[in-house]
Amino acid sequence: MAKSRSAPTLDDVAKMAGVSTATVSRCLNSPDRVVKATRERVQSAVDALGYTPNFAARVMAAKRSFTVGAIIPTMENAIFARGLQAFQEELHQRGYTLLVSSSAYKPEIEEEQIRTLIARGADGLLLIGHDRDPEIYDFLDQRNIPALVAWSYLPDSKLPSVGFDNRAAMFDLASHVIGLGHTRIGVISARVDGNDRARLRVQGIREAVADRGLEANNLTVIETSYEIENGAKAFNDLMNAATPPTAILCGNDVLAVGALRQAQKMGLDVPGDVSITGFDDIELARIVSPALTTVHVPHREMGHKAALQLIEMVENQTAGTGEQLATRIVNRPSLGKPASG
Amino acid sequence: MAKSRSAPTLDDVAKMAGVSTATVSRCLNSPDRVVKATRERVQSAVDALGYTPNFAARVMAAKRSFTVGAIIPTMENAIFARGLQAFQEELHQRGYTLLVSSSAYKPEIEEEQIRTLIARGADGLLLIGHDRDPEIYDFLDQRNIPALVAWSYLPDSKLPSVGFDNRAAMFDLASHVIGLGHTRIGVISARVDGNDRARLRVQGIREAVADRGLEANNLTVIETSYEIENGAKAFNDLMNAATPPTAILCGNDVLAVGALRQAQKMGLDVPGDVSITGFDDIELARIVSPALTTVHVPHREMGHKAALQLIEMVENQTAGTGEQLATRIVNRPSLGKPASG
DNA sequence: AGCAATTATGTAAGCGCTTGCATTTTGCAT
DNA sequence: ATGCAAAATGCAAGCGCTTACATAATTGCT
Repeated sequence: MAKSRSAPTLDDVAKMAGVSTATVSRCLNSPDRVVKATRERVQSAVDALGYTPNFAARVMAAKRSFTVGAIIPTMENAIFARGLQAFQEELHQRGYTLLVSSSAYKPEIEEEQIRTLIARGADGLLLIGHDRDPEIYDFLDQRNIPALVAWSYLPDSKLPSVGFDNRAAMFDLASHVIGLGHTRIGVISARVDGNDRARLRVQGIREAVADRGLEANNLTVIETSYEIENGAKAFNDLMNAATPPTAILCGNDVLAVGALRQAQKMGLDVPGDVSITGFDDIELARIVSPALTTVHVPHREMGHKAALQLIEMVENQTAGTGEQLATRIVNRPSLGKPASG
Repeated sequence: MAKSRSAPTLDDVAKMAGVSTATVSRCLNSPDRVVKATRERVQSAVDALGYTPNFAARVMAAKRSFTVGAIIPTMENAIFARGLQAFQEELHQRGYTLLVSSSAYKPEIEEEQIRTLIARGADGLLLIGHDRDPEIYDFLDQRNIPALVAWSYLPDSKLPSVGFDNRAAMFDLASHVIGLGHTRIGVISARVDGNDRARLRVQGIREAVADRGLEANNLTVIETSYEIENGAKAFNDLMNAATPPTAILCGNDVLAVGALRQAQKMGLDVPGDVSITGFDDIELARIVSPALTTVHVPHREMGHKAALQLIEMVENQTAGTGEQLATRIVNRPSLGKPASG
């Protein structure tokens, strides 16, 4: 039965086609440097043998892997899925493979993943957000690995970034909410430590509050981790205060959905009794009822542009310029005016 | 500034520590085969240099990658996320890395991914479902690559499987629905072509219908692809028939959520006017309202056990025995008795 | 103290591929 | 025909690591 043959090698192909390994290699990698007759002979040998190049050997010899790595905080919810998908598609089109891993929002895991990806020969790296140990930047620098940040645009940062202005986006949303007449604002944020997106979003809210002349004590911020249940719990805490907020701004759609669930469980009408907003505009935001007012992030555009930029950096040894993308507020029924009472 | 040094190699470490490369390699891979003093000297050299082993070189020399690949139909929705997460965690614990790619439910892409993963040195493969070109099994066989199927258990198949009985699970749910008094059943299924899970689920429904003595023409099946919008559209078609069904069984939770949305849009009460059920019990099923009656799949257990089994196959060259896991019906408000009229 | 059995380390041969350089073949103008 | 530049192919040296096998250093006994 199926004898455990091992995979055919370049050498096998070369022998069968009656050429040198160099020629076979060239047939595969730069077909135009080889005459048609030879190329066809080699091709049939490849087909006959079912030859597939050994990736490790290729990487080693070429010092190039056509692989880029991406490290995202989590795969558990859909926040990064869309953007990453677009990133992947663009890479694939240009002949690159994407390796994804997740850091579970833990800096030390992210660092380990970066090392792993580099050891695996990644030609470039996509990272999320700017907050990380400076040593990592030194390491990247020293190893000369191109890296790009997404999901947060900052003009002057160690690494170029393709993303949006988290602070401004949330500032606009908060201003809009306050403009509707809300005066007591609750915030359910992701942990801001090591997470510039979360930190900047909260900052945007604070600035809007100040800007609109509200007292800072009209603002209550709860930090929790990214899970629906935590959004629910935080909502509960917020609403059980002596003077509960009339609008709750959530750091992302997942937390907002948790808040919404809890509101329903508590018999509160949204937006009649309390308004709730999200951030990201993932599919979930449209599916729940009432649908969530949220900040739309151009995920696909971001993924796409990040891919182009990273490839450019890899192939031409350039520094990368970064790009700021626009977000926009999406008004849906979860946000309304505060009850007049 | 930052001069583009290239990564330090085993040789650099060996020189700095004043030992041979063999010793350094041993320090890293089987520390007990090296005396403590040497080990420490090597370790400090590793630290000082910031050495990270080159993965490609290691794979090449050791003919072992401690990497396993998984090819799932889609990453776009949460269906596979949980199980894969558990799979990953278990692998990680045992020192393996997981490489994931998605086939977009296309057989030819799956085949390409299999080749890619093998070229990358995957020691083993996790595949979803049993339906695929026999040539693939020959290829795996010939290359002697251990592979395991998940999400569908079949006792006699080419590859061992860790999963559940899709037919029986759906048979039970359909029987339950019919038991409540429903006589006109609609089904929204994923495309069954090349998808044994979908096919077996529909088969389970057909068998339940026959088993309960309903005429086959009380059953209407629509096939569509896995997206919320398609679930909505199919629901619409089903309900616009002359005698619309009183219960709609969906092939998974995503389609069911689409159906639910559409019901709400059409002003239909669920389950008052029509009952809707899902399959998988992903988070979404609990979040929508009314929450979905669905079939709970032990995703984490499946991922976990699949990992253990695959590692066993890889490390001991065994064939793999497979394992059948139990599912259970989760009753939630989306399912009720048919309106008596 | 002396010898065999252990244990620690070194030597060097690959693993399968790419690529700079050398060599052969081809196409063409003379 | 002849010569020469250009195109096609071959040769062989690595890429950074692991691992038989050989050698050197220890250890435990008598």
